[in-house]
Amino acid sequence: MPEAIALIDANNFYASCERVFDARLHGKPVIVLSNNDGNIIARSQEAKALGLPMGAPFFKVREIIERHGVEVFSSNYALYGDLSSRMMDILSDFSPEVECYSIDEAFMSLIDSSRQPLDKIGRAIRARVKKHIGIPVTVGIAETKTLAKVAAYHAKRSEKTKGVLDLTRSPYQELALARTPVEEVWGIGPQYSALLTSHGILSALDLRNVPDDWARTQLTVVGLRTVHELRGIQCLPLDLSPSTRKTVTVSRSFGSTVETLKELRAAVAFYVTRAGEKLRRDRLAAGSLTVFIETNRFSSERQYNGAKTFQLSPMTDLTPELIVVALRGLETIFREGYKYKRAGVTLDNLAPAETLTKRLWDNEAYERMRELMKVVDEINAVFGRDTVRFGYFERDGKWRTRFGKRSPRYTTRWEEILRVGSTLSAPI
DNA sequence: TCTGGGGTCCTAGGACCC
DNA sequence: TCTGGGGTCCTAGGACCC
Repeated sequence: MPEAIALIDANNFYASCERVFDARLHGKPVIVLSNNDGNIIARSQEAKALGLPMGAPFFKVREIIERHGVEVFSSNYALYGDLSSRMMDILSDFSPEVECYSIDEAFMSLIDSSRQPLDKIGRAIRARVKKHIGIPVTVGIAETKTLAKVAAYHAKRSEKTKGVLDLTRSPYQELALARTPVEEVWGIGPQYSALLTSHGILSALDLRNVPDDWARTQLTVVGLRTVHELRGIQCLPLDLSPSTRKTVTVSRSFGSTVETLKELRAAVAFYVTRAGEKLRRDRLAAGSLTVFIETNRFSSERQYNGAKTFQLSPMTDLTPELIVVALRGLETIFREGYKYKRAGVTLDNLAPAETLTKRLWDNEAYERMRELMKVVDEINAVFGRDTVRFGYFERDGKWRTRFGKRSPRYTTRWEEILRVGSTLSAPI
């Protein structure tokens, strides 16, 4: 067990990434949106100060955005992913044990020594990431991951810390816990926090002092682990070799609702294609496939959710086979007369692809198909996505995510966003 | 009036995370 | 008019077995 765990947390990561290449954005409110102009998924500090809530539907906050000249971007995951991996590279200079927890966060072990106090290491990390990547990070240091999260929470909010807070053996640890609202504790979501609040457990300190039995029955073993972690007992070790994924899901809300089976087929084939690519990239094959379609849950229209799961026997990683199954499922769940807003595909029961090299029937055809699939992937890698594609796949349709109408280069002004948006919906 | 017991596997649903 | 997407883990309950 490491002596201490540091959490390195990029501040407002997506918004900060946009700033890396556009110095003009510094000091300005910046937000990043999800697909279809849906929701706010990242905000700069200035945008938070304007009261723009995380996850807020864009259309509900347009007025504020316009009034304050907020800079609006659509997500550029390629950019964020690239900056993220560069950041992780730098972190590995400071510790042999780095867990890349998410695109903008990492846990790492730190060794305490008189020569290098922990907070000094934290400052060095912060300075180097800022200098080399241009992203500001917060560093929280403590005995466990959950406590490191608490440390980072305060490091982010207190000017005095200058972005680094070491709570190991700190006389302030208890004070920090007392000043952490229970809903801010890692692992405590909206449901648990409502439950805890109703029992008078309001802070991380209150939660730390809850009896084990009570935590176990009310919050399951997961919550009990959180309580122990708050006491400084490591229950969540660093995960240095991320295990292979267990599911692959590809789903999107449609740009506009669709009502026909034909359009849903095109959408589903598109999502299956993406799912197949993920599967083969990770050298996995799927043992089951679920296809689902949904109406718009925010609308007052009649609602319908349909889903169908098939076991895949034999397992497969071939897009054409997955498409056939998914479309068969789609036929069984499709109902006439609904306005569909979303569809998706989940691949489950994944196993390494090399375990399914031989098939009992038609093995030769299967082998040829795998070869073909490999070539298709290679061609698409070189010449661009969907250069080669399979039946039912159509590039366009009402269902396609309205995407890129705000490319980072062109949508830094509200007036521009409006114009581009109206151009898209105008009958040209 | 009585209605085994314990183990395992699977699935759906609920909680959480970013 | 416009409300994201992709994951993990745990539990309860049913099916099935001996």
